[in-house]
Amino acid sequence: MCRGVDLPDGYAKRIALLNTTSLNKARVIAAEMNRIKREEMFQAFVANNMPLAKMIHKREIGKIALAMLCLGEASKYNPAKSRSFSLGNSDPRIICLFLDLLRISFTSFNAEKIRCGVQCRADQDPEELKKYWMRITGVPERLFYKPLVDPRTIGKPTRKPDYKGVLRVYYMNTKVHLELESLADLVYNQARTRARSSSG
DNA sequence: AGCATTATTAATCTCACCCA
DNA sequence: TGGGTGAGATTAATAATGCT
Repeated sequence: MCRGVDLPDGYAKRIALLNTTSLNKARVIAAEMNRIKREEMFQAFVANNMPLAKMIHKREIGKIALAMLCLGEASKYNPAKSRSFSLGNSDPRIICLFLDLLRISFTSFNAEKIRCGVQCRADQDPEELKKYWMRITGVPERLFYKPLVDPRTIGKPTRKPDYKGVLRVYYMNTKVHLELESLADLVYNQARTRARSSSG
């Protein structure tokens, strides 16, 4: 109807302004809605999975979790090579999980069988790092090996300012090591056969 | 075997460079 | 101007060794 009709001076500008301002308002509202949706999603995660998470206190559940953690992160049993059961990581949560799950899963757990070793770079203070990891793990100083400095890092600055090195935690109990590897294998086989028979 | 220490390597990151 | 890339550096991990 209005095609071809010239708008008076300034109208086009005013309409454009109106469009952008209302669009900006809409965007603010949309962003807020997205934020709320996202928050609700995370609240639902917590509500739905909290009972599951609490099962970690069950010895059996803890043992599966530990077996899976070790399958991915821990040393493998190989008497011809390394004879120790250990797990190393720079993430304190992984270290704490390892120790906590050992405590949960084995009534025979003996804290005196723990050993710790800090691995770090040449320009770091090993004693400082040892204190950090002692605080994280609660393992006393007498159970720490002497820190291991990577010789390749001499003369090269550390880039990550909050890098606390790697803590390697040993648990001096071969039987526990073997049991966890056996369980990991059993879990693996169960998962495989289930997955095959239900999808195959 | 058990424990302590040291060596090596796998995995990941960084950064310069290229190109669309 | 930002993604892809690959060599070399760095970080994170496991293997190996030595001693009792």
